[in-house]
Amino acid sequence: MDKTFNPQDIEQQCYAEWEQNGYFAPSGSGDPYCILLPPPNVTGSLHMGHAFQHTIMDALIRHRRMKGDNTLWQCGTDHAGIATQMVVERQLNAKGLTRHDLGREDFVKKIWEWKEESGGNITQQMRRLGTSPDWTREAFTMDEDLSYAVQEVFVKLHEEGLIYRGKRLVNWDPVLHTAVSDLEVLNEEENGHMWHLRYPLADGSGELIVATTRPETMLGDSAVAVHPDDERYQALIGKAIKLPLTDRLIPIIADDYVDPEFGTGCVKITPAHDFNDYDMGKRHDLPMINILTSDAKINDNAPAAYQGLDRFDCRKQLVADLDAQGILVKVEDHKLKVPRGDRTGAVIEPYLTDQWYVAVDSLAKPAIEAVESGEIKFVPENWNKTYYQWMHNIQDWCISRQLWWGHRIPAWYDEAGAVYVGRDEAEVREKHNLGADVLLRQDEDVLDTWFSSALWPFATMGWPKDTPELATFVPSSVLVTGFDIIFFWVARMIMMTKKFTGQIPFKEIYITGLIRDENGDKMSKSKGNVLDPIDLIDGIELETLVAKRTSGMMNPQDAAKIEKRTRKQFPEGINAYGTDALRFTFAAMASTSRDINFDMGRVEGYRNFCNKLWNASRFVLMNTEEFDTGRAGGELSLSLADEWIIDRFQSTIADVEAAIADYRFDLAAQAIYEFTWNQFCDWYLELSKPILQDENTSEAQKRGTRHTLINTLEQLLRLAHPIMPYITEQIWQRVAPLSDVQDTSQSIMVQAFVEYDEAKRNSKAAGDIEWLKQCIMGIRNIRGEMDISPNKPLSVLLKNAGAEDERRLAATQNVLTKLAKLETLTPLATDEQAPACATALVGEMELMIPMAGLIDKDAELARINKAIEKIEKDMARTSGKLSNENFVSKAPEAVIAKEQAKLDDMTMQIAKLNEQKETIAAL
RNA sequence: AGGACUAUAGCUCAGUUGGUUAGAGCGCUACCUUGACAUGGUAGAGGUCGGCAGUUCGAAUCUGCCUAGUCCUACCA
Repeated sequence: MDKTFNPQDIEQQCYAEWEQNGYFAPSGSGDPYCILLPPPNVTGSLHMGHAFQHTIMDALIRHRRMKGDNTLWQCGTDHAGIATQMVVERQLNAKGLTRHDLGREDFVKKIWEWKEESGGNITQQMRRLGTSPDWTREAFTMDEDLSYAVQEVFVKLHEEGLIYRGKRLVNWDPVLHTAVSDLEVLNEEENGHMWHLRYPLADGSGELIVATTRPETMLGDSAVAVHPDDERYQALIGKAIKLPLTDRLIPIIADDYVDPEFGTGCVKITPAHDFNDYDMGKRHDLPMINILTSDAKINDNAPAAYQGLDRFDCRKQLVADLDAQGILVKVEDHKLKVPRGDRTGAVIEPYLTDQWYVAVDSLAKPAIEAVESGEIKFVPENWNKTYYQWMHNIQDWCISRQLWWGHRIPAWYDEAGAVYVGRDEAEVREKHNLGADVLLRQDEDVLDTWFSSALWPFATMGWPKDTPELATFVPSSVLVTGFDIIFFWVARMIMMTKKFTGQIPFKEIYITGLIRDENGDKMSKSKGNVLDPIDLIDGIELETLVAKRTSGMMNPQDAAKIEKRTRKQFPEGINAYGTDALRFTFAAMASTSRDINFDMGRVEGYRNFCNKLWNASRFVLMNTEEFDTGRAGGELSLSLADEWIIDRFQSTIADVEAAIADYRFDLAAQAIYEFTWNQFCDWYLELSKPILQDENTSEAQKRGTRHTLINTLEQLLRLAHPIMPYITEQIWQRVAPLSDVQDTSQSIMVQAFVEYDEAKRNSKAAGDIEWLKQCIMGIRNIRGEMDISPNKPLSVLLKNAGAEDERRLAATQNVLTKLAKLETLTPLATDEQAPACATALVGEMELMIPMAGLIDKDAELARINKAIEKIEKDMARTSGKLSNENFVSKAPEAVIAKEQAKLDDMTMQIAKLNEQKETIAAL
């Protein structure tokens, strides 16, 4: 074995073997355990959030697989309508073409080509992470099966009247020329203006002042509204306004919606371009005057002067004209929320169009109940509040998109515009008795991507066919995802799965935190703080990293800033840490918090941990490979240390299992780390050396220790495997044949997980070794503080050893002498006067190191004083408690006894320390 | 406006139903190339648990208020 662990050497080959051997597929026996991968965008690439969540899912899957469950990790990708279409469109644009130059059919063909080419990118990256989904079942939302399910759902919902078509105001992205859902619109506060306009009464008897943040919409005004109880305007209700710049007369209406306290208490109403105004327009039966084209230019309904102008150019022109005519009263700076498309960043327009909707009320009800009843559980639990809040205010879902990439809506129109919904044209004709002479054309639009991903839990299992997978893996066990898609995806899956299978889609929803950069900022291309998980695995040169971060910027002027930042943060580039270190880092960060600041220092620390495990294994193998480990039988005589490490390991198993059951991978990782480094390496390996290296120990003792070494390591590897698959596999292949594992022909990943065994606990050994550790640490402390070389053998005297101390001493004298580097260890007779010594306390026993020639009087006095001070501080608190009448009378007996014991112990320690102090001071 | 969350060592974070001497990793200081490991070892320094008040015999932990920050939802023209 190499002296250091080199992850690059093994990972990819190891993965290929797993995949070839078919280990990822469900075993077909055991309890079903299923995780649905949130399908990433097919043309996307792996980011830190994916890597984090995929690590957790893989750890869960590997854990359950080893426990013997029938595990399925259902993977696949999403066609991501808007995002994917944009990518390919941008490529065309670069060649000076638009999608319209190609036409729909060729454009869609182009996207499929692009998907074939780059669609495997993210799944290849997932393989680098060591994830173990069943690739043979990999699904794509536009696959034939899934498309069939989409169609089926659409038709059935339509038959039930739950899908309908209607002309409504939608969020319109004028760049993409499509409607988008509420969730795809981001509302950010921006600096804008408030324009105050003078609207004259038609009869010339006066005027009203209205205010607006979007003055160009006045061209579509169809009323001015005031509050019905507003005394200022009572007389004006019902009168008409002469709308400036147009020749229209619009009424003054009364409506509760108007807040009389705000502004002038008069509101201009533009039903075709504002959601609130739209509702009011419906209530008052106002005309809906659309003044925009689909790319947000002014249309023919506006005065000729403005027709064809872009909305923002129009705004400038119109404000200037109003100003010139004295209609503009004033302009104020005003902060307002501007709706922007989450993909394009374009300002979204409320726009009147025909769209398809899902009526969600009846679907939402059972979906809410599924969480309320506890059938579905959020982890951490309080995310259910977020879920309820949205579900109780849910709006009908606009599912049509004016795109070319996606599932075409299965609806046909005849020449009269009548609409027919069916699985295909033939079915439509048959169902509605439409002869061949009736011309039908299919709806041009496609469905929202989330419509198909909402079917993921059952469509990937073969629905609408009745398959064994449906019966076995619905509901799935747990969904691991981020809070940002609770509405987009999680809620919709619950609604659809309930509706079409009658089942819940998953029993638990584990909501992970969001990975941020080291300063707590969201990682984004424009900030230039994005980390690529693959770069952490393979490492990356500084220049390559700079180039990667600064290429393809939306704002090229950010590049210099990003370059500077990158060079400062990674002057040497990024080291290759390997997959296991990265995965362990993710596991260690998976606590309950919402935001996770990614700290490179931790990756390095866990890389070191991998190396530690590697080297410990090297030591174990060096001492077992050429020797008898008891695999074939033979007498095993276990040392105290052997019994102790077995006990500690059992305790670690229990901790890890409890942590995984709670999705606390941070605690699981910590338990593994602590055991491996602080118990196994720091103590057990050291304790085993005297036994293995001493000629006087018997063969049975050596065999016992070798057996414990190799088997503890073997089990530790299985315990750690779900988090660190590669290094554990690599080491296990060499370790297992020396251990008690019988069938070592296969991978560690299909071995049984380690099981906690109460019978292996041993509190006596645990107590004895803790005592031994205290003795050693006491002596090391004196060495450290007194600057005595670790190499200098010491003669130590023992005072006040009780019967238990003597028993322990007899059992451990050999290792104690070796590990504390002692020359002699001599008990002091009760009446014997000790020389001046530096002393370490272990319980009531004193370990004394004679000072002559070694220890400076003042230094030892200072050390003692420090110890006394520390104890006295705590003692004051404890004795204060015990002298408090209230405490003694009200606290539980056990607590009082504990405090009393603490006080007794501290009193004893202080007495001994004072005694020492006096002896030394008297020198 | 409503809702949720966060505040613990220089940094990144643990701390289970109130009872510990408040922990870990990184970083820091001193010493150590000892035979698994310098991606290491040994010892050590470092915190009035954001602030104030309350409940309690006892609060990092429970309650209220305040401060700072983050996020979500809905928004007034």
